[in-house]
Amino acid sequence: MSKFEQIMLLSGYSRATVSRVINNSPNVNKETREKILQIMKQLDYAPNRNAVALSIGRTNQIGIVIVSLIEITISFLNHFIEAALRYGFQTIIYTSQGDKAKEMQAFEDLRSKRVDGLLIVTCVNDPGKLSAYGRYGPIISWQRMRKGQIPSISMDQGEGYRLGLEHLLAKGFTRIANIFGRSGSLNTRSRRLAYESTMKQQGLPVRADWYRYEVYGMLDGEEAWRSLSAMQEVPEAILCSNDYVAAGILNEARRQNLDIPEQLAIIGFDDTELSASLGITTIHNPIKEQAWNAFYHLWNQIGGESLEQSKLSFQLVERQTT
Amino acid sequence: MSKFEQIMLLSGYSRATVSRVINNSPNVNKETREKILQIMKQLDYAPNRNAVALSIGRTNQIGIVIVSLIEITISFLNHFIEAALRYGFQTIIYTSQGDKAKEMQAFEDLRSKRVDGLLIVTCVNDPGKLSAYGRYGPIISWQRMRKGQIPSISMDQGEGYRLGLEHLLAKGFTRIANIFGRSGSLNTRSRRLAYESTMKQQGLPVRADWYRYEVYGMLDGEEAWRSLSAMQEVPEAILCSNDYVAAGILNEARRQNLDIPEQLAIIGFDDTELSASLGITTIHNPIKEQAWNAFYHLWNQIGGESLEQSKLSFQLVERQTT
DNA sequence: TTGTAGGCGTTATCAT
DNA sequence: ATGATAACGCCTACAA
Repeated sequence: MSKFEQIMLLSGYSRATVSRVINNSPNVNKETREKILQIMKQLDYAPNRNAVALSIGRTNQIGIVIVSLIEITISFLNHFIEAALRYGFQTIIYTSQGDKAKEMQAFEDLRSKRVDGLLIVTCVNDPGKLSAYGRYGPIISWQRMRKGQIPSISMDQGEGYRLGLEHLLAKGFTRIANIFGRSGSLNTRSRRLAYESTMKQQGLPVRADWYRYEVYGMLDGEEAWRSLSAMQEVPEAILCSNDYVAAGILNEARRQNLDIPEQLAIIGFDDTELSASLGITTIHNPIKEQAWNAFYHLWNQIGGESLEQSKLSFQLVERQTT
Repeated sequence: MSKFEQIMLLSGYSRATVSRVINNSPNVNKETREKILQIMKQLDYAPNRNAVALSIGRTNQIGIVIVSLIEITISFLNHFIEAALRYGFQTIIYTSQGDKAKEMQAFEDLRSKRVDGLLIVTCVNDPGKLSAYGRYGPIISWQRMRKGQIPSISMDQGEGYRLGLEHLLAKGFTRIANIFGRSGSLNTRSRRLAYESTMKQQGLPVRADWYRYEVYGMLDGEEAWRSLSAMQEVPEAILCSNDYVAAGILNEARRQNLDIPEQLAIIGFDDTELSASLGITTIHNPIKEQAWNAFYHLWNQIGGESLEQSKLSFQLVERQTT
């Protein structure tokens, strides 16, 4: 016999009344409630979540789809998990390690009602295939998606990038190198586009020979600057794909005894703690707000409520490297 | 009507037979199975995990208790999640942000059968209080625990530390600084003990004035070396709490144009990718194996099977900083 | 304020 | 190989 039934028996009340007490329903006599609560405590009772989930048709669990936990996603994840928790949702991490089949497990779990919704941080399956799962529950993506598939809360990083570029130009730097991340990504494309269109518009030369791709971390950044500084013509300013890369470049430039920013101006991206402690000028990326917006998007569809998402924008944070 | 019942109706078979097909029971006529499978596909059927969980009394979900996702725990987490997945378990992340009440949610969820077991990575509640939850399901800790409470798969880092120290002594370095992490932790204590006992044993002076505490990341490491190198007497070798710290010290020392390792020998801890790419001598910490052992521990109690855990040990990895 | 009865979607134990 | 029936633990109209 389940503890629930023991409570019924011991208290002499019905299934419904016991349930009311468990769920803090106001329609219960004060003494009745106390008596039942007393017995619950005595029996060390805790509701079985599986039974609840089955009954109400919801698990209050959200899945996070991600290739693997890596540094640049941590901050976003922490914020998302906290947002979910605030509304009573737990988060299940689905790491695919790049395996398409493993990744599908998350979507199948949406179908099987293990999770009420899904957040895609990074995914390897074809978005076209995945979007079909939208019928089983809400899905939101942080990763930018080609339009018309899965909704995304990502922002066009080209806009942020342009802020950095204009800042450099205003300071009189015109010989500018660009350090990109993943070469085929939408973000890299819009960043490159922002650079090229702005330069052309100003009648300045576009230096494609100073492009570097697949640069992600601090060590990659150091390597990138070694390569650039060894060229015949050396850039006088650099726009980076993120703060880690900027930190690496700063390290390497300091090792070469360059004056920063006189001989080399550096701009990072994201405005992480790292850039703050190193004094790197960067573009503030509202990651926390994106995480909350992502949760709101899911919540609005799960709970039917309508929490308003905040309008987001990039912002230049000027420090000592420009 | 549930899809399950629709399948019963459309196929003309009973509840039991449909269930057998779903679970690949061998006791089903081949044609029967095909007919039912056909209908299942047609209805786009997927079993409801909540119903399954309620019925079998298990969720195949494991909770991870952690203060917050941070860099030094990522690798461990990725390995643990993968191990769990290999045995059909999903992982729920409980971040407490240092809040005791939030952390309790994980333990309450063990009680409520939302999770079948719990992994503690870092926790803020009193272990004595938490260990009472052991009756609701298996709990294992990565963080070292005072004995007699919650079982832990952690290793005594003092042993690894001693390896580094002996390596330095063998190379002729005797003026050695120690950079520690959390000042009250068990690991810090055993590291300090390893240093002090070995030095005394060799008749060498213990330099407590070269101790530094609460040093966790690369920037902390840079700061630590600035502080040490500004002293009247400067150490000629350093043992670090982790590879990030070692990398920071290396950076700062290079900035001061020191010859490494002639003027300053550096040893990291953990043997992360960072130490590999920077060529830092370090102590290999078998994190992956610890993660798998942690899962095995839980699995053995959940599944009743008995997977053997591997015996683990630290190992010195000599590179260019010693 | 309390109770009755049915439902949530499976698994599992017997029979047949 | 298949079926009938109960069990899993809770929620929720609806009725009283």
